[in-house]
Amino acid sequence: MKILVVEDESDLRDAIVSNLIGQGYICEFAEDYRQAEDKLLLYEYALVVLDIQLPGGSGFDLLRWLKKEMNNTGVLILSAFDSLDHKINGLDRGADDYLTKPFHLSELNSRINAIIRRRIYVGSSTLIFNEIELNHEYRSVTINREPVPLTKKEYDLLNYFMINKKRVLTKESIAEHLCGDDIDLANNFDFIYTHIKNLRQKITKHGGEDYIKTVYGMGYKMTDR
Amino acid sequence: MKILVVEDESDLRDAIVSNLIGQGYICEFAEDYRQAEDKLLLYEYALVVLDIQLPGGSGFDLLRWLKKEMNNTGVLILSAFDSLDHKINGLDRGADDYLTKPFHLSELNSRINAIIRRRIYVGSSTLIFNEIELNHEYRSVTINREPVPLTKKEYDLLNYFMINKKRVLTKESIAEHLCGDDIDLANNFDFIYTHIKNLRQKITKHGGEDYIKTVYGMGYKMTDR
DNA sequence: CTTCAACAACGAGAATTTTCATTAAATGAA
DNA sequence: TTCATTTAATGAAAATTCTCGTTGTTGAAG
Repeated sequence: MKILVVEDESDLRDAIVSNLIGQGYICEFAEDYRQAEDKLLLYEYALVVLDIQLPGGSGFDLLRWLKKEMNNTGVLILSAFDSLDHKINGLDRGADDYLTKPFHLSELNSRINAIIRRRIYVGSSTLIFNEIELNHEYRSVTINREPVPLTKKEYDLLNYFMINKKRVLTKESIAEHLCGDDIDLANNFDFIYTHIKNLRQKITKHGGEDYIKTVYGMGYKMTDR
Repeated sequence: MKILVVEDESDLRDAIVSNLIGQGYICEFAEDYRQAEDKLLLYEYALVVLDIQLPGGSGFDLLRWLKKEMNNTGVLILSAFDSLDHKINGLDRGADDYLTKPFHLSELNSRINAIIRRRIYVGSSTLIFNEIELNHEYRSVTINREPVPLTKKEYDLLNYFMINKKRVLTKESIAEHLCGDDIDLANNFDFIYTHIKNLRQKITKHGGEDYIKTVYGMGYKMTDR
């Protein structure tokens, strides 16, 4: 799951990109219309953060093209104008959200997370990763069709990995996801180590492969190879 | 702590109001812009549930006025339009949440609870009930100035009682408050008995009076007499 | 005043979550 | 490479939360 940031002002762009990477997203950027188009043709992105005023063309045009070519990509529009007209224009053309500059990065984050969460939960309630299946409706997990008893925290952890497969998840973001509002940011997140260990043990014990790879210094990701 | 429901469709309004009263809230309503304004000038409400399309004026206007005049009141917007623009418009102007009709009452409940919980934690961070003091900033509780070690669930439970002193709280609403979204509605709520017992024991053991009165067949309330 | 049924209190223990101390592994610098 | 440092894994135990069976209470009906 990748995010493309299309923004010509380098300071803002760098801030957004490094912030998103810090959040555990895989993040690329484009500086103008042409670059953005090229990248969008080459890779699949879950979300495009799109500035409206771009060298080489209007962000609205890119949005229209994007929505025609690939409608599985979310779009968050950035604009220097707090014009209702612009806003409606953008949202009518299929953007998922609209943010006026200047904004706080935290605001951007929460909107990005909201878009991605919305896109993820659409579709079926069953997540499948090779022999592992997770069914939200029954809150059940099976490996090779055999049920695996998981505690709530383990279930949530596995779910988080399966939603974000191939993406690196930091201890911090995992803790935030597992504990919701109850998280104590002053504390350390070492208890995640234990949950990871327990989940891995239960998966392998029930005949599953350990797809949870450690990314040293970063976090973990669930992946095949 | 009172909630004002501003909604002109009488069926929906009645449903919301009786539902909220059932939840233990003190609840009033207004049918149009003018009535809403009058009530808001007269009484203090913790939360306004606000329909956007109102006879006599737009809910957005009321929201803007409300946020200018009294910014200690939470606002949850109801709208028949699932328009992102509306949503952003509302949230930008200071609403705390936004719900599109039609919705389940349970959805409304959990959002209302969330807003109220959030608002409670803002503001003055110390709650006092005779010899018992609860300080959010340090997540600490003292009885006669002596610290009392409480677990998170006990702390949240005591907090819930102190926020709602003299009001009867049902097992169900307590469970919902303690467990947030994690609540399993199919289950029974007997574990509340244990938390009540443990909290009472800790309070009396540390020299506090047991203000948590059992209301047979109803629930519990925290009160002096 | 009894009896009954629903509700609440309680203790004990099971399950889960979290902490902690120790060991192992990975990385970058010397 | 080796060393030092940071990061991760692990087992064990502490703390917390939840379940369950038993006992006690309450209020309504007879």
